[in-house]
Amino acid sequence: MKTRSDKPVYLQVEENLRSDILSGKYKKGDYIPAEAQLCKEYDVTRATVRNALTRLINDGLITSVKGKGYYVTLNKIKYSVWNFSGFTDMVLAKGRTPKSKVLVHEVVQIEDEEYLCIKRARCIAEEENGALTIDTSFLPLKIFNGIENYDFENESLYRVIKEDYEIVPYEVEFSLKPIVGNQDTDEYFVSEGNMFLYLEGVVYDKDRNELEIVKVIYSELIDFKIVSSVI
Amino acid sequence: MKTRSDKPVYLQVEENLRSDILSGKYKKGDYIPAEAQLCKEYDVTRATVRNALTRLINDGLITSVKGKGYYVTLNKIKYSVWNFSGFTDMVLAKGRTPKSKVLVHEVVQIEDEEYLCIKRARCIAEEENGALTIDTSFLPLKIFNGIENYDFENESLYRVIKEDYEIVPYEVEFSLKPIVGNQDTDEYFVSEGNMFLYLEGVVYDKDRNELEIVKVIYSELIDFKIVSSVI
DNA sequence: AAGTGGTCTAGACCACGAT
DNA sequence: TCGTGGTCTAGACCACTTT
Repeated sequence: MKTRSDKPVYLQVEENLRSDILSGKYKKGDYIPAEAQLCKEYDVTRATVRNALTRLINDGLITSVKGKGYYVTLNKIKYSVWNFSGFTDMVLAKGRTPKSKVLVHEVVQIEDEEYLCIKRARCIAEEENGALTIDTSFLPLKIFNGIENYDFENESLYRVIKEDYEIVPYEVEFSLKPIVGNQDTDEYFVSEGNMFLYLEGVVYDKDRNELEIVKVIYSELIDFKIVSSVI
Repeated sequence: MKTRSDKPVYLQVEENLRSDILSGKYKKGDYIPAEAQLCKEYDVTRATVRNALTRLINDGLITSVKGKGYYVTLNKIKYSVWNFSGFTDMVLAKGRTPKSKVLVHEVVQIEDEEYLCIKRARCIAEEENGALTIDTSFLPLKIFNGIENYDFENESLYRVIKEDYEIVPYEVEFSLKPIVGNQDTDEYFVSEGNMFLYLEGVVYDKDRNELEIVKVIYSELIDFKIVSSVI
């Protein structure tokens, strides 16, 4: 096929399959099209297709069975505290008012790319429990040109992204781990312990462009809950 | 070369390089022989050598740099759990063998209900890294009558549920938080820190009957990942 | 017998790093 | 310029599963 894109073909195959799996076109347990079929579809050789498939295997999205094919192993998430429309919607849904305190707002350079870095302590206006999360976002200026001029003390980041830039987040990849508290948590969380849940990840658009790098520290006031299908 | 062994050549190349790295023949930071060199050495094509090298990259032993070569990193192998797929699936997807040590196997009573409680330290047969997770499951005997008579040291709990009881899990609801280590983690994890990711949840069938209560402690060798579409 | 993934050959052109 | 890994082609034979 060879589109205009300069991206390697195997990445395009991988991304298409990844989207099809995440979107639910292929559900857990389903067999995806066979190698030969994918070769025809994309007009490439087996080596190229297998490169894509191997990457999906290593990411745990599919598993191969000799003589049968590749079936989907990824569970689909139905609900998560990370509700993807952001903290603002989550709080509004509870009938409360979200409030943010901007701790950092600056343009930084990471590997020859300029990003707006925003760190915010986020809480509920009606409650005096301290912050619920401390979020740090890195937004590439080449995509969000001029975003450094917004005041995110009074603006929802996701509203700006969706409405002003008309960019739609499509897919997220996160990793979770426990961390010890730091200066920020000491200052903004009302916490008994000194151990927190830490989330780090990337938000992508439909073409798997990186839209945002996120880092979130959750206070113990948040129940980090996820509902997932296992079929 | 093609020795008597029926093992694929790429596995032999991989194992030789792995030994050379682990034995210290190639130290951290060293460049290992180039692809072309390895091709000559083993008398195989690049595709075969690259298969071996890719596996070593995925295991964290080496890193590739375009135009330079492959150098030794000796990072600890991390295993990824994606969206809470089971332990068995995760290990099998990596081409390894799951192994369990049963720590507790007893019938307990919770609120007038009898449950089989199984606690297992779970690891990978091929590795000597200690356990990766410590799982505790509570299975209601009114649904899984007689399940207390299985030996889960050698049986997959998931297989028994699906095949012998013909019960299909449909949905899982869980929450995550950080915990400090305990006697079990001290004994079964090979860990530097004393903080772990803890998952607690319930597995339901299609009619929302409780099938299983799960509690899992993840060692720091586990990378807990979440992938999801946003829409 | 037909279809599937697993392994492997023998090339090719490219972008990048060292020289 | 030359060596390196990154991508890709166009085949081959095998073992396994399904029909």
